[in-house]
Amino acid sequence: MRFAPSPTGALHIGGARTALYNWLAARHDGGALVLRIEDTDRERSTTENVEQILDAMRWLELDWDEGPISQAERAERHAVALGQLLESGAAYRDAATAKDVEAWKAEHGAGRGYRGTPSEEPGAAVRLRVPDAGETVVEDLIRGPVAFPNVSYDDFVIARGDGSVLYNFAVAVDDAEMGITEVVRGDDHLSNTPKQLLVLAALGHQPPRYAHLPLLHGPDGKKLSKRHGAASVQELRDSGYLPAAVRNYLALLGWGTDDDTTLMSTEELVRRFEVADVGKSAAIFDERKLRWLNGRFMREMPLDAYTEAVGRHLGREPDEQLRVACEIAQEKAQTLDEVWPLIRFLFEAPVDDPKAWAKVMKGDSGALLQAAAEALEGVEPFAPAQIETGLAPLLDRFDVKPGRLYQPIRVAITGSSVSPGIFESLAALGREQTLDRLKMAVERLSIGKTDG
RNA sequence: GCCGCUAUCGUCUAGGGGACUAGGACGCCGGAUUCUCAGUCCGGAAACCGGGGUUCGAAUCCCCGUAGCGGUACCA
Repeated sequence: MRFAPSPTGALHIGGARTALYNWLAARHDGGALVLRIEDTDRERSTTENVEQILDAMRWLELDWDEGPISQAERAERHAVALGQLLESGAAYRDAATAKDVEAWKAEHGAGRGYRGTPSEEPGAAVRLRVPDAGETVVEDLIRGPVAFPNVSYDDFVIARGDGSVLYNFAVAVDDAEMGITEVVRGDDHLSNTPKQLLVLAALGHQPPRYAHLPLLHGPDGKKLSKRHGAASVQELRDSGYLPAAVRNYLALLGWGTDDDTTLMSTEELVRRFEVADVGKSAAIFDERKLRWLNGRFMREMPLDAYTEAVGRHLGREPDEQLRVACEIAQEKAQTLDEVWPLIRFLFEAPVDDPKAWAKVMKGDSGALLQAAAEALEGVEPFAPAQIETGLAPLLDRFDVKPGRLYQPIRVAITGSSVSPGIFESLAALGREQTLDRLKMAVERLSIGKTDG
């Protein structure tokens, strides 16, 4: 099998899914996966673009058995195959330009493919002879047989005037010579396939089996692009998604199990994946479901792995302090991005959120916080259960609902009205910091009172 | 224009002639969990593109239409 992206920039989600399906199929069947870079278009094929693809593959943890192979570096092999076709008469040189072809079509009707005339002119492009009669049938693993009338295809160009070959020719030659037996690629290649089949036949090669995956669209039903949010693998990474969750989600986009299983480890994906089971219709990328899936994976991670992932995402050492922070945040975050706002109070001073302050700091809040600080002073050990036991009596003493006590404490120590569980948060912060922040809040409240 | 693909809840899908008063998941709405948010649990609303056939019977098969998408480059 092969994954053969063209290096046009960051690897898109559609490309990532194609890579994943190839990888799953190869691992499922014990096949080998070749990574081939389709870089015959020199202008777009920069080393940075190639590196982006490799980077995305590595992050997704999709490995390959051969390559990366540069298609451009196989130019000699392409030249040999081209010579063979010229020799046999299956291909010929034609001086016609794009304009000439257009004119020819205007004359012969839109339903007829262009047929050229051999020319000795230097710089003439090489075209493949396409028969007028009959049809070329693609035996697609997903769609079944798809027939294309030969007459609707031009004698298409397989090599430029300078001898460099074009995509549909290079792909056919490479797939055959690399021993690719199963080509899994996007649906946008379906109508290219007859051309490749024609090249293969002219060369006397046995064609591989093809499977064309339905395309991926954005939430608006249009083809996926940058304006659809996280549309590339690197954007997914930056948004704080886990590779395993992305693999699971992407696998489900266009493929499903017959028993409604949604959450699957990569091992299970490999075990159950069949290319033939892939659906036929285009799917829309829905980030909300990815978020949910990601949250499931995040919560199921062992704490050490979780701490390491968070550390890598934040660019922090996965030390004991971060580990403690992760422990209280793990059940609440759906993405790696959501962790920091929950734990930042453990690393920095409380954030300044006037809205939160105004909302919970009223009436007897000052007295409540003062009493809380006093109660906390004697709590031993300074752990969640003991903290709760120490604070609970205040509820009766002041005759208030839990929210009236805990929300001011939360805002006092984190600055925000949203945080992990209050007892866990205080324990993680430590007695000293907790008391400091409580006292600062009491002070701030009393100053406010004098002013008002 | 021409060639081709596709069409089940808002989204991802199950379904391959009777098991369908169409199942699951995300999202949404309501309730519970008497510290926020999140999570979790429970409940709910929500779909077979339209029209013809075939058949005793069609979401499932065929045809037409419509819509969306892809291809139609000396791009990949």
